[in-house]
Amino acid sequence: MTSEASDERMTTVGLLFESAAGLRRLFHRQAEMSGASANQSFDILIRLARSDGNQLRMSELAVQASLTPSGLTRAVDRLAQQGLVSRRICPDDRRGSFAQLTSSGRALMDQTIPEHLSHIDQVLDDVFTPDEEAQFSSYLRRLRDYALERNLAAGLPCDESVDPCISDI
Amino acid sequence: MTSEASDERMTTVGLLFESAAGLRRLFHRQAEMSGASANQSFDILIRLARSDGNQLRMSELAVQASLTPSGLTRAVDRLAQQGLVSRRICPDDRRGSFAQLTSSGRALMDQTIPEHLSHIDQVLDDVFTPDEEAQFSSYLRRLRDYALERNLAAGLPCDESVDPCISDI
DNA sequence: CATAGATATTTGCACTCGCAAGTACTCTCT
DNA sequence: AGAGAGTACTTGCGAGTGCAAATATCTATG
Repeated sequence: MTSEASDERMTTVGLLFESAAGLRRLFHRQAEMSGASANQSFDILIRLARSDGNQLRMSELAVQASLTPSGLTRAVDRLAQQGLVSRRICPDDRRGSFAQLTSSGRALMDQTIPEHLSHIDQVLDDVFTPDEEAQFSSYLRRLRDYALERNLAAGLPCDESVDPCISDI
Repeated sequence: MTSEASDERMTTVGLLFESAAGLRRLFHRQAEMSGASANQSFDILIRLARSDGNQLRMSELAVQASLTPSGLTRAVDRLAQQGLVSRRICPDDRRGSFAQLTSSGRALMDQTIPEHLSHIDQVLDDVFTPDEEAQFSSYLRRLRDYALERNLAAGLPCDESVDPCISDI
């Protein structure tokens, strides 16, 4: 019914989804065990912590966190309610706003990121050699860029100005 | 604050999540455009379609679809309500049940899977050479198995009988 | 065989997310 | 300047998911 080759390719895509889901669960549990709140929105906090001035435009953050604008609004609402993030209106464009880590959010990340990094180190050390890891990462980047481009192309009927320089994590 | 190496590794993990999310969105849109219902539960239907007798134990299906047992119950409920899947009590163990494709579900998949496969073909052809694809797939498999094992180990305090032969996709 | 402890699955409840519509602001063209 | 189109973000609402507790069934042990 389905050719051998297509079977393998379907499996490859399945493996991608399973890997991502598996690692997400793993990190989620680990973050839970080590103190701090283990929201899905951890991702958002990390990206803010790694940005200039600990702030990012909402739309930029939405793309990076793989959320829709609406999903991001709610997520930032929750983080703001916890006092970890605050909104700052963008002076250049009053439609837009920045999400910015509060000092309390910054403190939380200072405490949490090292733990998270050590969890990541452990996984990658266990699974890959350094060379393999670099190779794997470059494959992922290609795939990510491709998916991003195709999704943008679908959203905006014919906008050619795809920014190729979406910042990483 | 964070070392260069750790930075890259964090990026790698971020890329994994973004790739998975990006492809999921892409396939979701494509499935939507070509007729059939584009539920997230498409994944479940595919796995059933590729199993012996078009049926799978609920618990097995939950692992394969990266859902919790409770999440799977609801998902199968919905599919059953649409007439695509039915429940069959397991004769050997009356606690358990099988989810099985109905003839209508089978028909839907016969019609839908080829389209899905062609979408996958297009992505992989565009992004990878055959060799790279094989390499990438083997990396993903290692990562998936690792995450699965570690998550199981966490769930069952000290059960060593981890089945290494979880079927693919 | 009776009972305690595991296992497979299902519900109650709360939370998160996406889509479509709404609001506020900016840009363009005349 | 002013109308119209486009952009950035926010809400109403419905749908999917996980966690914890409940239910039904199996299994091991005395």
